[in-house]
Amino acid sequence: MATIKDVAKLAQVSTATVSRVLNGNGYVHSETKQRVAVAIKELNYRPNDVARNLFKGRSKTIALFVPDIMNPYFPELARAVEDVAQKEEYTFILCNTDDDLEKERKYLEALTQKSLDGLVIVSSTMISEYIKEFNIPVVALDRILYEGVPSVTVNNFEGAQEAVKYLKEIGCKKIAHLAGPQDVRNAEQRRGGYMSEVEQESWFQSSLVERGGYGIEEAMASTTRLLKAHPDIDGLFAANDLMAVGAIKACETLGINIPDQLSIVGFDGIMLGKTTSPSLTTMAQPIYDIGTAAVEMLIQQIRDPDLLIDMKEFQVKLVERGSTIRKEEVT
Amino acid sequence: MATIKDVAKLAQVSTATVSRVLNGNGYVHSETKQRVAVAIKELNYRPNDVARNLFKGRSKTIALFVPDIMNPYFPELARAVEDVAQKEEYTFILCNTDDDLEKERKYLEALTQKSLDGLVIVSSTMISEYIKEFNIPVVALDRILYEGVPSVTVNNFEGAQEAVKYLKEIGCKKIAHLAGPQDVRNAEQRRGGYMSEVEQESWFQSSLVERGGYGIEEAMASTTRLLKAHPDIDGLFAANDLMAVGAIKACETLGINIPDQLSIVGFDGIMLGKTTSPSLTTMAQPIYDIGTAAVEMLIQQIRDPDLLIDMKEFQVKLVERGSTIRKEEVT
DNA sequence: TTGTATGCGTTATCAA
DNA sequence: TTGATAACGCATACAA
Repeated sequence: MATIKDVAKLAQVSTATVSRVLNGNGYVHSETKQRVAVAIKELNYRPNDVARNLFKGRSKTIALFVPDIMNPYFPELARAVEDVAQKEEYTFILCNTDDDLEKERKYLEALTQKSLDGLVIVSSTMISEYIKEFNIPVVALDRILYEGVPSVTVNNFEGAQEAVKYLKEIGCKKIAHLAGPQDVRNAEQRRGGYMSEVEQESWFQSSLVERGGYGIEEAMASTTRLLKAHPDIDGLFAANDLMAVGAIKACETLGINIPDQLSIVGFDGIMLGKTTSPSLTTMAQPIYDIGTAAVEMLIQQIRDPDLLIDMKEFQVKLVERGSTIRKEEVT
Repeated sequence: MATIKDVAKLAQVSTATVSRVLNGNGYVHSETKQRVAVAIKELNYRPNDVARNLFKGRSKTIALFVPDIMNPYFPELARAVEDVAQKEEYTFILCNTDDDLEKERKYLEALTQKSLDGLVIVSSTMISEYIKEFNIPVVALDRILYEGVPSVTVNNFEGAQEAVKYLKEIGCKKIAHLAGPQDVRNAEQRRGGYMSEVEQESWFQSSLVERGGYGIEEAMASTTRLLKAHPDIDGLFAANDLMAVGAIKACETLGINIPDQLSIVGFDGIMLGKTTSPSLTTMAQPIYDIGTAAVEMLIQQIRDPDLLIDMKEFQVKLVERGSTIRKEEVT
């Protein structure tokens, strides 16, 4: 690989001049600029970013921490983050944390040593000490970390309310909830939204809420339990789409027809919901936009660290598909 | 951030000694080693990887090029690559190329400037000149690039044969094929496997092969066309699972019962196939293992560039699910 | 066993 | 308008 020295020699100038041409800094005679340009082309010279980064103390690199890229919510997010990074000429590092604090710490440490510029993070475990210790711009995504960290989220509470309202409106008389993990903030908010809509209802009992992990298998088991205990449930709001898909699969096994016997609404709007039978009605997040917004916010933070903390909240939107149906009015 | 100088000063030694302690090189008295260790801990010192990389001319970083992480085949692959990278203390960069040569070139250029150590690539477009120009260890994955590039693939041809044989064996009398894009090597191989099994059959016509992109929507259209032209098809082999899912959706719309009227077999073994109704019978690739093998091969190449070119081929495996059924024998 | 000095490839400061 | 040089933080060759 040619270095700046080679270019300087060939163009018969100093490395300083070459650097000036490269970065468009300072004055340089248009004629010598030409000579340098020619030399650069001639040698197919590309500046060494590592040397540049060493000098500047930054790397033009950002990372995304997700629990697991195999969870179908995250690829779209990752794609969004990568697209913006690419456009802004940042390198994009992907880290699977498995929601394991120890792993998160390790990554933070390794990346700090590489002069990571900033971090978009989806985490339920990360703690404020670490963020402070490594002193790096962070934007939290999907889940708020804690006060003082900029974040991009959705209106989980209101979205859940809307889902339940919708189920009521199409005629459901007894609506259950598959709640997500207790330690995941957004899951709790969604449960809150559900509760606020059903607590006052005469038919409500706390056993209509079944708690479990954000996964298909667990949700299948939960759904089966739920329907055994309450065979008369005619509406189900799942805390995310994966759980909703699990519910659909469980009903298939149990011989319960969806949507005729049971209407199901999910949350997230992942693609998976389009391919199930029936396809899944859901409170869809603008996942790509969320990812985009998060990186843009992060890059602003990087450019101006004194920027005030911003919290952006997107709105979820009901997408009606085959897993719900409007009941005929009893006249 | 503390530097090696700070440590040296605190431990009252030279930076060289600190470096020796850090890297376990050369001789250093156990007592001074202690002092240095204490100073390191005291200052919470972490070596600056950028400086290290500048000196060494490598970055302990690898990248993965995929067409699009939103295609459900790739997250599992990415996860595998990242896991190994993490274990081997490599940083992992993810690049979405959209199978766009220009984008691939841009990434290659940017990453070369960052002293990227190696590259795992899934591509139908990449050309040999670029790889040679940037002169970086590469392992091709899923699709062979061209001679001379180490690769990890599966037995596409034989796998496709096996899929068709299986359809015959369960009693299918007229088997169609949804072929993938012409410019994707593995799609062509799978089509070849199908052809070799059906060409001699009396019922075969070339119009039983419908070509299209590797996506759900296109496959829905193709399937509809196919079934309009040949209503008596009772077996369908799709070049990948996404297309197979498209076929299932199309049949749902057309009112064709799967598997009773039509048995469908996909290829890849992505998770999506588990959640459709019926769930998808497929020739499953050991996706995670493939990813793992590719990075391991890459890291070997990095460690020893003179290593001979290796080509690893994994075997696909039939996974029977709900989209196929054994026909009753006519006695 | 340890220290000095140099270089990795840039950029920025200061003189000229 | 240009060049010489120090500095970024580290690792190594060579001396001691």
